[in-house]
Order: sequence, then C-alpha cells, then structure tokens
Amino acid sequence: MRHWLMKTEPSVFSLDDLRRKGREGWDGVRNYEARNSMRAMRVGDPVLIYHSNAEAIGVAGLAEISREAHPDATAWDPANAHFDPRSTPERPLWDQVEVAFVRAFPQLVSRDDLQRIPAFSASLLWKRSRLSVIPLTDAEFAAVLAVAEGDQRARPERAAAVRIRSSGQGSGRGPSPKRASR
DNA sequence: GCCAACGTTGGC
DNA sequence: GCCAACGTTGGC
Repeated sequence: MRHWLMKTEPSVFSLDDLRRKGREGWDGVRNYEARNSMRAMRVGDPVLIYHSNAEAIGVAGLAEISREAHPDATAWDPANAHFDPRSTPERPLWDQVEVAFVRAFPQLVSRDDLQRIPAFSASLLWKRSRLSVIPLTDAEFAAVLAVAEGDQRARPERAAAVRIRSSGQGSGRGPSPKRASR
C-alpha cells in the first residue's frame, strides 16, 4: 500500500469541507508528475491532507483514496478555471482521483512540526515545493502519524498519559472511516 | 534541446 | 501583499 500527501488551500477546500462532504473528486491538478502519482493510487491508500497557503500551514488530518484515477472533466470545461483545451472527452489529458475523509488530527501537525521530524527530513515536500501530490515513504507517513497521534508537542505533561492509554488495544483513534464503496 | 520569459505556488 | 522558487512554454 502506498502513502500520499495532497496539498489543498483551506480557503478553497479544507479538511473540514471534506469531512462535511465525505468524499471529493480531487480535480484541477495540472502537473504531469502529480497526475502520474494519482494514476498510481489505489483504493484505500492513505492520504495526508496538507493545508497550504494558509494561516495554519501543515497536515490537518487523514483521508484515503476512494476511487482511482479517471478523467478530470473540468479540463474540457471552458468556464472552469483549470480549463485546458488540449484535453478532450475523446482524449483526456488530466485525471482526478476521489478522496474520502478519514479523520482530522486532534491538532494540526504544523510545517514547523514536520521540519522537526527526522524521518521526514528527506521528504519530497521540501525538495519539490511546488508539487501538490507527493508520494511518501512508509517511514515518512508513519512518523507524521506518530506525531499526530502521540501529540507530544504542545502538551508534554500529557504525553505519558497518552502513552499509557494507547498501550492498550483501544488506540484512542476516532470512529472507523466511512467505507469507500463503489 | 537550450534557455529566457512567463505564470503560479506557497511561505512569510 | 510580496516575492523567491520553480514548473512550463515557446522561440530559436
């Protein structure tokens, strides 16, 4: 299973918006590398949702792929901001995937937090600052999730309690994600 | 195939 | 709102 990070501007579409809608077609991506990453996505792949260009920058929570790559119809809609005349229904150039909400983190894993995670230091997020769909290694994904769940940053006095609670079987995570069906 | 010009992204 | 970084376009 692969892991991903997808950027979104929360003023345009936030994790809260995704929570409300349940799922969303991730259209408007107009970069070949990002498109190719989306083509490699499989249903169930976990996706970190990253808020960019915002007051609070960082990973807000977790989503998952609920539908694999298929043509992005906004590309052949002249009224759409991401219109690209090179793409047609007969020969689609751009794809989208559908993303389903899983859960919001109790607290944003901020860009600063991310920069302090050793296992995240080589991430493409830093090397390819303009890329909006980024593959993550297992270790990168796990490290971000550990910080999000352990949440030992702002409240170190609570870290021990969190550790004790999560050492049982119940991990304290939220309800299981809405299942992505067909 | 190079690379300057251009437009956009995204942190600050 | 600014502007550096950087991906893309297009002339040669």
